Amino acid sequence: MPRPTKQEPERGDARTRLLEAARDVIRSKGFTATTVSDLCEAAGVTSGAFFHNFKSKEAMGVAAAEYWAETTSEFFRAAPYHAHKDPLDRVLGYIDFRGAIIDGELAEFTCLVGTMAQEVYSTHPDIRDACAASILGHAVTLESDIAAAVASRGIRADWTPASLARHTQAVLQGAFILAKATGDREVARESVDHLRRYVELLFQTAPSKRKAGR
Amino acid sequence: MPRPTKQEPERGDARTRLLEAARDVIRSKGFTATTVSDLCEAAGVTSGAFFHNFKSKEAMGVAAAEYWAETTSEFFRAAPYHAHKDPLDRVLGYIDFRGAIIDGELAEFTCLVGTMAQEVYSTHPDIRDACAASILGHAVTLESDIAAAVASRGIRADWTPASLARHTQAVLQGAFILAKATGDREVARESVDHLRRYVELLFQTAPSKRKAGR
DNA sequence: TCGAACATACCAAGTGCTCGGTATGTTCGT
DNA sequence: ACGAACATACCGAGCACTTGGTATGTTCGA
Repeated sequence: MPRPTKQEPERGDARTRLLEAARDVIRSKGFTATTVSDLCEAAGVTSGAFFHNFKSKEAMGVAAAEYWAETTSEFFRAAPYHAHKDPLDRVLGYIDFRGAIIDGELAEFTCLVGTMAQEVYSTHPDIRDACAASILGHAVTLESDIAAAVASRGIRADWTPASLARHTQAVLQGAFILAKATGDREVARESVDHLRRYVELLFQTAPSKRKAGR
Repeated sequence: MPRPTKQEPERGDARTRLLEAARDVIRSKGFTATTVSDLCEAAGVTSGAFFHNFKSKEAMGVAAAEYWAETTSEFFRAAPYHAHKDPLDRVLGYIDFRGAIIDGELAEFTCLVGTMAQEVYSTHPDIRDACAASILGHAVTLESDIAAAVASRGIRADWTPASLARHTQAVLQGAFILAKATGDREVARESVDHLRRYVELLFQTAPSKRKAGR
């Protein structure tokens, strides 16, 4: 459904340029403060092109969340941490990877769908649902590695792999908020470090093997 | 609900009513989507009263963040978890308390300053700074109990009490985002449970030994 | 004690401008 | 020649904010 047009036409497609502009501008200014002409200007198109591709600003927000879900899932699928043999190493590798990509400007590493969901959860239910699908869909991709780690370590957990997967997303979203409030990336990295330590402690059955991270 | 703080005889009632309206409406619609007339209607005053008390909508946002910082700090100071003798029990009691007040409507338990900071961090630096002061000021109140718990348990931590205090706030902010995205309070409580387990694990490490590498 | 002068707190009715959205024109591949 | 993909021009609603006014103190000299 997010591919109304046939194959992949020429690049520089107005719709794609608008979605990329939305990804960048909304992460900086938020959805409501971002005007349609902001996006048209950033994409180099006119408002005619905008309303030709999206029936409303709200519909564009839904499409932007879906575009975000597609591009980020591809991004994480190609990430190197999947190569680890040990499932726990893959989980920790994911967390390390999330910490490593906290770099550059705030609007470059923060999460579009987390930002939008927070802002429009009560005013634009369609956008909220698309954001929830993106966040939870990403969390689900972590569950199998977590479950495999539980099995391989033989630990008895009073938590579910799904809830830990969602918790990782909560920590990241919260870390982004603190980074935005303070203007400091380091506080976000600190929280990711605490998250890594939490996962280490969860899977540390006997105090025997100690792994030096990062 | 938080106490209305002290009485300021010189200040009119309209200002406080507007700040309380801001607290409620902005947590639901966000700062940008909240119009001045939204707030005037909710407070039962006219726009003349609004701009008599605040020189601009942005200035009202700063005042709302400061009002939030005042009322919540009073709210938490009066909370029961401070009664515990053991500092670790106070820390865990704080986390349990945060989990317990996740109840009712989303806009009733989520954080005003976290919402605003996320939305306006780049467009309204004054609001962002007021939000950061509120969040970090609250985090600081946890540091002494955390530090006392580290001392009383005699653990050797490779993290600072300040960073753990900030991490608790990150987890809460992230939990609120997931709750807003999914419309389900339970996912927020799950993350608070994970946070509690993390703190438990941090302080239940083996009595002595455990020489930290690195 | 009184009242003129001033200050505060709020109201009601705008003002100019920006916003999301529309109506219509133009290009172009097929 | 016909529709898809845009561009151009424009609109009405709603926005933050202003203006002018009123009611209620408060001050202070005579």
